Amino acid sequence: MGSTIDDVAARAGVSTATVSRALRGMSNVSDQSRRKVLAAAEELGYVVSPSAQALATGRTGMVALILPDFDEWYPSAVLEGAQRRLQSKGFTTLVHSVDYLRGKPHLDLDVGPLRRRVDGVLVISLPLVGSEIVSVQSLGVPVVLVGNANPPLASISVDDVEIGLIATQHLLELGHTVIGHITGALDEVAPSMPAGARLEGWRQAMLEAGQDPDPDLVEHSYFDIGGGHDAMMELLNRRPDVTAVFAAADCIAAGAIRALEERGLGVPGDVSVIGVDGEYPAELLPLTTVVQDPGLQGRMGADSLARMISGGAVSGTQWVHGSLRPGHTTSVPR
Amino acid sequence: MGSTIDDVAARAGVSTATVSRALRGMSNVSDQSRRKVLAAAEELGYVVSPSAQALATGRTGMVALILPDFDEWYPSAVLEGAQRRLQSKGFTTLVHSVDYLRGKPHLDLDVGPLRRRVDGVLVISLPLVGSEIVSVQSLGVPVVLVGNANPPLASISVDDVEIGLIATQHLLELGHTVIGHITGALDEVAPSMPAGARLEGWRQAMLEAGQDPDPDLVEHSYFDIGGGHDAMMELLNRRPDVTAVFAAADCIAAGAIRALEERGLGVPGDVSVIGVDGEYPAELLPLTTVVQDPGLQGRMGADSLARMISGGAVSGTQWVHGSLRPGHTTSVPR
DNA sequence: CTGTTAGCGCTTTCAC
DNA sequence: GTGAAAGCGCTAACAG
Repeated sequence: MGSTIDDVAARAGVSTATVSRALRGMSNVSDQSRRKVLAAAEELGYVVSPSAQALATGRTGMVALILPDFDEWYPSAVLEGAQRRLQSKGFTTLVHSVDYLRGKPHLDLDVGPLRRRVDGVLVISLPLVGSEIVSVQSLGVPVVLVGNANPPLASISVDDVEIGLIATQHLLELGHTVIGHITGALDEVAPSMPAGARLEGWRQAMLEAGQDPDPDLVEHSYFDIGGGHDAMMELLNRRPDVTAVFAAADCIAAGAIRALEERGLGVPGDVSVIGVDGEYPAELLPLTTVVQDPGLQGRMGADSLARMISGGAVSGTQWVHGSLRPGHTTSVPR
Repeated sequence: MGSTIDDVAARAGVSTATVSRALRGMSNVSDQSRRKVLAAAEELGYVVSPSAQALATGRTGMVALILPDFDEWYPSAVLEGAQRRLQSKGFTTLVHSVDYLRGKPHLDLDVGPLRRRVDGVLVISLPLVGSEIVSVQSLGVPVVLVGNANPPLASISVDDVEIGLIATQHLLELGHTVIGHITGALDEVAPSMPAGARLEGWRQAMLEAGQDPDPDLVEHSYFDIGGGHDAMMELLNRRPDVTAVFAAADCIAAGAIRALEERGLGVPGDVSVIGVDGEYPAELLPLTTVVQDPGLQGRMGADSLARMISGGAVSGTQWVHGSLRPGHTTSVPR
């Protein structure tokens, strides 16, 4: 414990340079030397000092994962996938959380603690604005985004327009025509953000089916159960004729279902509800939903980042597809 | 970007030693020098190199969080609390995941990547056995456990015996006498593990109330909805006379409720069910449960670890208390 | 193939 | 108070 490269060199009877080469598996070392070095290192329980190595090479072997919340479904699932993949590739992962508050236009993203500390950065589920992108890029290392496409940057994102299409088309195919949509809050419906893209998918599907994507059918909501509940109430007040609702997230759908029940409306008997994500186990809430795979997105992000760190070039956005998971909350209209 | 301490020294017209002292707020620096240094550093956008600093001081400013799953409720909530607290204390947090497989006796905890890299370790929700403790301690840095008490080591743990008492006493007070208990799998009921302690709480409460803690009333289950479902079915087969069930976790309780409904039994009309954790929002499942606060436990762990890193001594286990959160799944027996 | 020798950027005695 | 200089442990030319 605490032995240095000099100890190993002395014990193996070679120079430190040879130890360094042997340990890193470089080719220009004789088998005999290599064997001696490996044995000596083993006996001494030697491990290189990451600090010294980083100081000498300029590479730290660490990547930062920047994310808003660990205990929200999407970011934590992406984190899981990305962290494990990076760990298995030999990277040490370092997490950095930022406060992402509703309605607050800019997040206080302080990358100071990451400076000179990481070889790359994975930004998870954070819609960066211009100045924040500049700040992250000022670290001078490769950056990959997961969960938000942002054209010039390498990113992994689910195809949210497609998700909106899938969900809405499912309801249309069942025979619904008056299909409401509960989307995100007003500051979350930019076309580049998930909620905005899902809204666009709803609109396209309605138009393609010859239905009217009446703005009256769209309600805004926070991404949580309470928000979905309140939005559904509003929607019912304005359009009591809806027979189906496409909620932009499962938690919104859960709240909507609750509101419908409070109003004495059965799901799916009176109103069908479909969500997005696959957040809840079917045993808990048998929701019909369009599932996405956040773990996969995390792994893809990790792969892209690793490639960029080793000098490869990675092009724009890689799109991931969602797919319909049937549940018991949608049916033909009554 | 990329400026070193020498650049700052040159620009400020002082030696590197003075820059180092000034930047770290040491007292033996004249106000004038300090001002010049601070200005120069600011202008150059200078940040110390963590690697160089670590190499020179032996301290890295990083702590490792070791945990099994990010997307399970408890560990991810502890992670959230601990990470934020450590970050605000100026530590960089590094996460290290280990595979914790059901039934597998030992987890392959490889601390190699952490060696010489961290100033301390927080182990979250991982029941370490002897050899694993040795391995973690071989890192030569302070260690704090969260979620499992392990006497010689500093740890934060919820008082699970008390939780078992609270839950069972709630049912007893409602008038139930035949109270079943669904605990963890057979390899999870050691007294030092959460499930084992909660089981002990049930037993004590039953005895104190003059009821028989008949082993027939205890069923084993995996900590998930499916496990709770199957265990409840078994329990009903063996003891159709139960009027109340204390489930060792909310997910087990959710499965149990589902099983009861399948058998045509109403909750709480025919059978009362109480869980532990506070995992589900009440809007999703209005479960009566004994809540614990994992975020708090994470923050406490972070505080203890920080204290130990700065040389303080921290004694054994700090106990955290759970509390009853009333829901709509318990009532007086029919 | 292998050893020597500069650094990498910072902290820390030890003198002044 | 301040500076000079010796490391911290490793890598990367550069000779041989």
